[in-house]
Amino acid sequence: MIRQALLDIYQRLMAAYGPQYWWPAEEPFEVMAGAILTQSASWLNVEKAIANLKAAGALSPEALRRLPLPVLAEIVHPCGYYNAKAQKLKSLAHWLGEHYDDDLGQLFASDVDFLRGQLLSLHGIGPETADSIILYAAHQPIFVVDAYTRRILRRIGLAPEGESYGACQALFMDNLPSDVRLFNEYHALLVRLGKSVCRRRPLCAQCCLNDICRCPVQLDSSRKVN
DNA sequence: GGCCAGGACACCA
DNA sequence: TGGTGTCATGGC
Repeated sequence: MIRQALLDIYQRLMAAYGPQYWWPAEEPFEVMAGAILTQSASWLNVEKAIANLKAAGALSPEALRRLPLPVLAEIVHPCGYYNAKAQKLKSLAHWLGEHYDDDLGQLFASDVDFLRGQLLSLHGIGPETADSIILYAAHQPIFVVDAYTRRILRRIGLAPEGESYGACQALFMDNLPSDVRLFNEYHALLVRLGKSVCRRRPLCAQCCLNDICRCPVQLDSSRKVN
């Protein structure tokens, strides 16, 4: 029932938008840094910050450790919350060096639950950031839930009670095959659709999910900041 | 000039 | 345990 609905939605999104080929990064550590930098920021601004990191030769744990915090903050300035994000990148870089000798292969070879626990123990890495790293950098099967996912689930009447991160994640993981490629494209497609879904209106007439949109609510409560 | 964007955390009741 | 404030830039 739910499984069929989720697969139907996936097929509609894929037919409408095609494969998204996420994550837009050249190597795993870039995914990790990008996952932190994109927290509550537009990807356009994140791209600028990542370009700055590349230009400064700072897109590696070792380089980040050497960089003075104020300099790093200036480099990631375009994507907002620059002081907080600079500190988060520093914490990640130091942790990778101390515990894994900067060997991402060793980190990513861990069992999913252990890996998730490790990532969540770090300052600045919450559920969505950890799961983005696990799926898009470690290539292990876990479903990423973000504000877009919750908003779309609400529109089509599939949002679990309370819309907690875990409940939304379980909705997908309990009803879909545990497949990295499927989880990868599904989340990317939800983001692709979400970018065109207004917070204040139901799905528009052109939306590929319009015929199953059940949401009478005009206002979105998923966003808490500002 | 206000709204919004691929969150996380500290603090408080 | 849940609600609220803070962190902040840049495009539209």
